Amino acid sequence: MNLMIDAKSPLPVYQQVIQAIKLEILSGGLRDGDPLPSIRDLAKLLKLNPNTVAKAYYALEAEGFSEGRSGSGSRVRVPPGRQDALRRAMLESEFRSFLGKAVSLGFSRDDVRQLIERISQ
Amino acid sequence: MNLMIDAKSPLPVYQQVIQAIKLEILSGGLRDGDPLPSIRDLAKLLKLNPNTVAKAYYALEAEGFSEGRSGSGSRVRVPPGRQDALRRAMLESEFRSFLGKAVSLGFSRDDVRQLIERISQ
DNA sequence: CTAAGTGTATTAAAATAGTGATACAATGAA
DNA sequence: TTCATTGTATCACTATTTTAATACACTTAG
Repeated sequence: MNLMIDAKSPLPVYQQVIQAIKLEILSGGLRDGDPLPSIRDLAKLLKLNPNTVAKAYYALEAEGFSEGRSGSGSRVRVPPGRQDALRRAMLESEFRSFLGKAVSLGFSRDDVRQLIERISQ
Repeated sequence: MNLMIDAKSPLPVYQQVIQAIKLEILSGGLRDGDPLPSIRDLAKLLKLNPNTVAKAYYALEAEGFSEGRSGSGSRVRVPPGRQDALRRAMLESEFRSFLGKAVSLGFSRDDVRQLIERISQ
């Protein structure tokens, strides 16, 4: 797993950890049943306090992305079908968010289409 | 001006005020020379402490979006040409951000193009 | 000029979020 | 069992954010 933590980001560190792991799950890098690094190991790797990592793991578990057991460790818990559905849903959600901002800025659908043409080549 | 403040948002209130006004400027709703509401009026309208609004105004001025004078009030200060440039730059920045997320999720350019086709009609 | 309204500045207090230190309980390998 | 490792829980500390109460100097309408 390749996590990047930006201490200067306005986004809290523990949320960056959540996002990074969630992204790893959604993109297929982590699959159902795969073990997550132990809280202390990951904390040492990222030079964070174990509590910060624990907070992220707790949130992931609350969202149904993982399962932790004392003594045993934490494992990814995502029904195989759900991963792809979530992945597509997130892409669509992100695009709609972008579209909303574009509209707020006063751009038309055609303006957006034109930008996309120009950029994504 | 139509400002929406979400007290439950993780984004600090004063930053929401900054964003909202900045967006109003970039979208053309507020133009060079237009007066901003007085700090006390806007605070009363949004049910915030005047200091919170003042903090936002201070930041806007520091970024060069406005100019405040004691006794006279605050006015939008954006060179006419710059507004459109900023507006386009922000749209492009937002799109690149979206594109980056899509790639992180493992989607190809074609996947993205397909989604855009489907949604933006 | 007077007075109301303006932005600015200072200081303090409270609440919340984030991080850190430590102890506890469960698991599993030796 | 023994012991190292695991997730969990609790408490405290720090920084940030927000609110609050004033005070000050400037502008402008009357």
